[in-house]
Amino acid sequence: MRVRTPSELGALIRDYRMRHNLDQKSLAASVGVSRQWIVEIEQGKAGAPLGLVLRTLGALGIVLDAQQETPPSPKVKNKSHGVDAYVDINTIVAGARKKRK
Amino acid sequence: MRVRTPSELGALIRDYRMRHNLDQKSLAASVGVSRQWIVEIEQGKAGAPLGLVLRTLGALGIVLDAQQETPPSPKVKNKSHGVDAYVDINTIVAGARKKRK
DNA sequence: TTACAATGTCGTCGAACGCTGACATTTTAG
DNA sequence: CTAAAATGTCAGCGTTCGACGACATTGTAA
Repeated sequence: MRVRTPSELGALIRDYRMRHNLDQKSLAASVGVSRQWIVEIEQGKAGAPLGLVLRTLGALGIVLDAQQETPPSPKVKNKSHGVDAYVDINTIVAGARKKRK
Repeated sequence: MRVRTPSELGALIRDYRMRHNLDQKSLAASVGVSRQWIVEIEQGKAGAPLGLVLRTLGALGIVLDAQQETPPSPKVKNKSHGVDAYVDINTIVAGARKKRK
């Protein structure tokens, strides 16, 4: 499942929690948060700390994979001029210089 | 790339930001946060709010996909007794009853 | 029915957060 | 080399968060 918003992640967590036949109290205990926090996460709380979110996913056996979003269908292919959306000549030039440690 | 910890996500964001040849100030502006916040996110801040994190990923063209973690290689197959890690008899019984709206 | 479990909501409080502004350090441009 | 840009860090301040306890609602079990 693709995760773009806090609400989507909340639905994901709730779905997986129920698949494992866990109640909010048990999940909260294994994650190390309050039950109220589980309620709010499942409702899509945007302010939830990243660390707790990842621990919750881990407790449910969920892993996240990051990918490059598919480009918005390039209408024009490479020509002698024009700027590619993901590769810039300046990037090449800059990359030729000493890299930051 | 697999994302399991705030530090991994920070490295991911930094990597993508540099691929797009953006400085912290520009990224911060497009996400709608302060430059200091970008600094902290790239350093793996665990307390960063989920909503801002997702907006940052969106600004960089990164999408997240959630998957079920591969089971830890089941040593024993289904027998007449014993508990499967992902399917519990109680789940079946409970599921046979009326579902919560 | 009654009793219990699970869920959702509401205060309160201490802790952590993000922002602004400034400054030091590091890296790049000239 | 020097100057500018980019990055990392700090202190102060107002806001927001998570934990806790209590309570209402809903669904299940007896």
